[in-house]
Amino acid sequence: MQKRITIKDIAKELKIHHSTVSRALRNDPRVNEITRDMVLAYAQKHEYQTNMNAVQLRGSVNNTIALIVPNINHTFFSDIVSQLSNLAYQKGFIISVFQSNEDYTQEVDIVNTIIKHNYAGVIASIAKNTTNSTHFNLLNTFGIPLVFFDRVCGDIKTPKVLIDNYNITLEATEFLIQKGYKRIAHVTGPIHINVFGDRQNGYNDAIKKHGLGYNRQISINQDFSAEAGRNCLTKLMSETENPDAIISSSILLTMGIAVQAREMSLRIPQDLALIGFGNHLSSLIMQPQLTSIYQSEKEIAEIAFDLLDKMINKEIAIGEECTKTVKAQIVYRESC
Amino acid sequence: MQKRITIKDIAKELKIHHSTVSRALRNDPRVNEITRDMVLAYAQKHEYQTNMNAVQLRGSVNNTIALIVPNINHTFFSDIVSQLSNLAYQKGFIISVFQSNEDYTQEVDIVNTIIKHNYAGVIASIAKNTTNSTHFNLLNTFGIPLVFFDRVCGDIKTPKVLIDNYNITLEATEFLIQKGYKRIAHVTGPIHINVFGDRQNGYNDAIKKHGLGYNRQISINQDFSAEAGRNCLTKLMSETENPDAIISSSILLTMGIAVQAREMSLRIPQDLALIGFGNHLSSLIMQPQLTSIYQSEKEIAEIAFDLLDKMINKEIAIGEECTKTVKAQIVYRESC
DNA sequence: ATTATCTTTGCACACGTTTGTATTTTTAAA
DNA sequence: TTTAAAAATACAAACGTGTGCAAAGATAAT
Repeated sequence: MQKRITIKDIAKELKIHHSTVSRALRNDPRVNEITRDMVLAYAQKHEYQTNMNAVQLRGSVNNTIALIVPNINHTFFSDIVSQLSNLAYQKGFIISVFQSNEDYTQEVDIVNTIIKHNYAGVIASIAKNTTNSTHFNLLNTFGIPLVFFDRVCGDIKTPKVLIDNYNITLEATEFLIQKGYKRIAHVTGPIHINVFGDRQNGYNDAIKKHGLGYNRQISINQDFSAEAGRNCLTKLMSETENPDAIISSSILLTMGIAVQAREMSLRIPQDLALIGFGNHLSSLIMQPQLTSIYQSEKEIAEIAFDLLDKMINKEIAIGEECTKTVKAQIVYRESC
Repeated sequence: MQKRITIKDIAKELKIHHSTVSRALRNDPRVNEITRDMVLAYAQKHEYQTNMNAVQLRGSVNNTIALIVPNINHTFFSDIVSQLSNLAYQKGFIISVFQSNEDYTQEVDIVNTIIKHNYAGVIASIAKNTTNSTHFNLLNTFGIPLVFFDRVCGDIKTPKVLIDNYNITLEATEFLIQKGYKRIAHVTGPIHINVFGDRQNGYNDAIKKHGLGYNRQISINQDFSAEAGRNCLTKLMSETENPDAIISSSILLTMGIAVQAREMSLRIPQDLALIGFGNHLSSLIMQPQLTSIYQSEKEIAEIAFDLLDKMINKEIAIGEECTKTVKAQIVYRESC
């Protein structure tokens, strides 16, 4: 284990001033070519690594973008992380991902860490139990660019990338109605979150519009999981009125429902139709293949990164509102 | 947008010395209670946030652990990331995840970023095209704790968490042989990576041991994907001798093979038996359900974190070799 | 040879913290 | 009161880097 060498070590060894070394390393034209090459050679040989803490303390900026997601272990988010990571790298940024674990407290800690370390910018999707947004407001206060996607804080002025959940859920519900289903249930997340609230409104409006008697929603507050999906179907089937179709908000829930349906000998789509959110290979693996609502992770990532990049370059001001909506679409398969 | 207040700002405003403010904020017993409360109140009111760059420059350590994975968008890795994130948080650390995108160049950049920012430690699994390990050696050189898991660099002395790929693949192959399959193919990754190399050896030894004539391996060098899986099966079936069973290294490959098998009207397990690596819900969704090799992500994460924690606490020295092997197990289902 | 211009290097300070040591203030003992 | 001890605060230096400014050295013009 060796001590890291600093700019001053190089200077001392080469008998020049450390400011000259600093300039040489940054290819400043003011330093003589011979001196520069000498410095560069020495630096490389001794594995000099800039101390970013010193650089940033001095005032320059970081090239790391922080990404906050509720759960990395979720196709939708990990797809977006993956896309963003590539986009950022092409532009010279490095993405650092933080997982809030759907937990408000961890989210606050993460945001504080980001502020303390002075990251270049933040792209975030909030945790399920986040209702307070003072921590995110702090980013605005301190001038750190922030872009929300998918799950957003409604009361913060900052660019947001949303998915058109209202219309697509309305459309999906109407599709089921048109197919003749009468008792459509909606399995979703906490409605104080925009994503789930919007879907609920779309669902409700479709049900009302067509005057259906059955209106049944289940909000899952815990983590989305196959287990939760199974319990959900068990519950719905134990009630006096049972659904003949389900719209489900997460791939894990949907798979749980499908597995449980098989165990209860419910045939899909004859006894139970199924529409799921999310774009996962499982939709193709399932038998019958799952009709699902597709939201382009690539498009979301591109727009979000573009907005953040513009904020970093001061083309968009901190605190400026700028909401982009991404269209979703229904991929029709066999489950209804 | 407001300027961040510093310890000196607080000192000036409260007409005391900034060193006193520093001690007050850190609850140093040497500072008067009244003064301390005054400082704390002022700091809270004005949203003081420690400048970590200054703190670290001064010499103290970071509480952020870096995690490097080839691809976040992969159940195995995202499961481990998720587990690690929880474990670390409980111990007061924050996990920051970096994705190498299976790319050596990005991996090098990430490691350099980590060194430059002086992270507390690193847990890593290497990219497919990483053969050189000087960048990881640099971590050792500079005394940054490093733990490898799953895909490791063989020539670095540092703690590693491995999965018993050799034995489990041998066992899986023998299971198929015992079931009467004669032409077993092995679809895997680049064999210079320990994970895939070990599996190949296990497979080969089983085939040899039982004197089977058919020995067919395919190494996929590109990203594992369903598409790659489909192409793989197409290729195998176009050869003069075709497999009657396949062991496949990644859930995406396996699903691709299954989808393609269906399209080619190959019945599973009658025409083609299938064993896949990985612990994914899709295994249950598939019909027939997939027999798969299960490696406990929870266990891997726990051991890896424990090792890193011990390194950070100097209980394990930098550069000490310490390899833990995690047993895998076969979960028998319907696909063979 | 003198002055002017350009090139190259050195000097000193700042960024925000922490910490050993010195200094002041307060309290207790004589 | 004076002195000793204890408590609280102030001072100063350091971490590694970048940059405006001054100084020195080299080259060109007169």
